[in-house]
Amino acid sequence: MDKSNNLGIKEIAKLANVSIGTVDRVLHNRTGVSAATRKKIQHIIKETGYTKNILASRLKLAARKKIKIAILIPEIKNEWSYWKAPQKGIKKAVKELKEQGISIQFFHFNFLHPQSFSEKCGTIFSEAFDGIITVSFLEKESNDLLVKSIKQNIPVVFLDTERPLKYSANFIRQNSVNAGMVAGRLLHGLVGNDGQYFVVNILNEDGIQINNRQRESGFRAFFNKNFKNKSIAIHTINHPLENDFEITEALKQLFSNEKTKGIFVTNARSFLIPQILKENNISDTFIVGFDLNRQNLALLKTGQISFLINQKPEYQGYTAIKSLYKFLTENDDSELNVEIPVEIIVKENA
Amino acid sequence: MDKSNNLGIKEIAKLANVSIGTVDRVLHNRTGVSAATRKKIQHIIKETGYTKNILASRLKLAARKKIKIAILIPEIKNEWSYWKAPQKGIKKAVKELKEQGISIQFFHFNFLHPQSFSEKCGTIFSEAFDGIITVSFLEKESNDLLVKSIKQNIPVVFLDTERPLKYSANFIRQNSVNAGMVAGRLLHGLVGNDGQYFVVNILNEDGIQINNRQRESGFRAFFNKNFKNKSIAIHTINHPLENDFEITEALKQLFSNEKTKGIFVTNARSFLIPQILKENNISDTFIVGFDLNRQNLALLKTGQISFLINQKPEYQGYTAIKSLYKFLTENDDSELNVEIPVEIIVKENA
DNA sequence: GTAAGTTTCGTGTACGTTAACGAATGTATG
DNA sequence: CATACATTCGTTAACGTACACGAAACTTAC
Repeated sequence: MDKSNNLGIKEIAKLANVSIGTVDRVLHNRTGVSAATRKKIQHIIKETGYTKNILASRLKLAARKKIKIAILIPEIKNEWSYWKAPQKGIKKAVKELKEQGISIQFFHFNFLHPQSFSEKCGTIFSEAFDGIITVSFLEKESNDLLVKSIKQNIPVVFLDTERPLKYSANFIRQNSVNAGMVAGRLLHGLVGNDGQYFVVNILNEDGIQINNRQRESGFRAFFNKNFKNKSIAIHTINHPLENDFEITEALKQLFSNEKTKGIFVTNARSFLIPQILKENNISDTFIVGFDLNRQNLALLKTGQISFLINQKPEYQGYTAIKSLYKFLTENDDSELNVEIPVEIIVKENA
Repeated sequence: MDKSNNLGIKEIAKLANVSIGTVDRVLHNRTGVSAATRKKIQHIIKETGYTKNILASRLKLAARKKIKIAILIPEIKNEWSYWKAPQKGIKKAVKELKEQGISIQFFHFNFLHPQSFSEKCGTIFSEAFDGIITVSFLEKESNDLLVKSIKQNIPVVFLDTERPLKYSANFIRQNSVNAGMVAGRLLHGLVGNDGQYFVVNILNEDGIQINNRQRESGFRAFFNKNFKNKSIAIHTINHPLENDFEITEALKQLFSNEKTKGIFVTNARSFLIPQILKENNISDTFIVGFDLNRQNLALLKTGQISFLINQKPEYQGYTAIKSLYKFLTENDDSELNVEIPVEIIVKENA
């Protein structure tokens, strides 16, 4: 149990009266060692608390075989795409690990064409990657990928959002239900019990996603748990991005009273709301949204958005690579499953 | 400029028609190389964008000479001391870097006896440490340390709080003025323009510290900047920890009106306030404080504290070691100066 | 022109791990 | 008992860097 002086394979060999080659065979579970010596060496390894020197190990292995990681994420349609951020974090991590023998390859799929996901999967599995980073937006396809990866013993990390799958899987994600609850807390602080609340799902062509649903459910859960007896009204508005914001008569009535209004936008499009409110002469509103994109941040600065919740997408990508690498080199899976804290951003700490 | 294939010292040597020994001499600025070949090799190094393989470099050097880092922080008086957290982060980082050749030694000083800081400094400088992690609470002593460290060319990182010093220095800290502004934003959201605000400095034996002052000034700056014309009242209360909370007649009057009250506690002792409020029958209050200690978190859960601001002390310690190591091994100082974001904690994301 | 000194450079070994290669021993088969 | 074959193990050469050692070339002084 003496971990203070870090001894090497050489010392282990000496203690066991064998050569380093034999110790190495035991460490890597290779054949060619008698049961007796194997046991003896295993015992000594445990006793001494030996752990391999990663520097030396990687130095040796990096030249022989690079670790190949495939990244399958949604298409990046423009410079401001959300997926630029994880990509950036991934590239940063790879840069740090470059000389330690790692290489990556990006694959992209289209939300609207699930088969594009499956196709890329096929390519990935046919090319002997050592690890996969992807997302779980498409349920069936994610399950297919997971099953294949388990069969082929290839570790997978899902980014962004957690969804229940057939088998347990690794997620690096923010808890969206929790994020919704935080949003509830923040809005309620500003709006109070006498106000009116709106959950706005601004949908683009991809339709409503699992994280939108989870965020709304968390938001509602917050009020249900803490203010059940106050019967606070929460209205959901599903707004397709293509159309103009259609204020129905019913909605107009809701908006036209004197109550303070709290608006929770379940995705990154909260920056669309202030303009709409202005056009319709709706005042006394507070907005909570997601993600630190340029437009959102601008409105945070002006006070038109009160709070933003950050998912740290860049950090998610960075962590995914680092933790996969750690697992593949040290067999340490402790960081494959990470819950990103719900980071609250106001004007002053943006 | 070709950075894609990471080539080694061997390839550089071949390109320059010299041996690896000569390249090595150039890389380490050692003597024994003619000006002409030195220039030629330097040119090729620049051309190819060669960077040393840190794995191999550290593997070679770790055996020869460990990197020794001294940590000089306040005494840790009990299990719940704030300084346990940075210590924990430091130990975590050291564990990760252990086999790469690093060793640390903790030193502790007493706020009340500045000479205890100086004395430990003397010891540290006499023992040839490669780097120092400390804090800048004591102005004169911090300057003395900084001057010595510059003379002896030993890198120093200050944790927790930034203070202006004679020379520029490395800080891993939260911007306390900014944190105060965030607190202002949060409290104002809850209390509004018609409320009353209190800045409470709960002082222990160490007296008021620089970060308390900075936090208060940030808090006041927030109101001054955003609501100057509203003439919002902000009262400061300096409360020595030893005494009971003494509610003077003047204070009693301030507290006894019907206005909503916002209380900003400038350090980790916000957990003392709810009890005092209760004893004095003061209601309709909101509290914002600092640090995720056990007591604060318990009151956050019950709603008696609305927001806590986290300084991520463990992360500060972790980062300090990692960045010092990076500087000492790769000569990369880009991470020696870190601003810890002002992390906002509510019940739901604690 | 030779000895001594100086500058410039190549060679070799080590860091700890990995894995190929082959030597030694053991076992089976005729 | 000899040969073939399998099992068990030790030896050795890398990975890329760091640095000591000494060889070669060149300079200076007599």
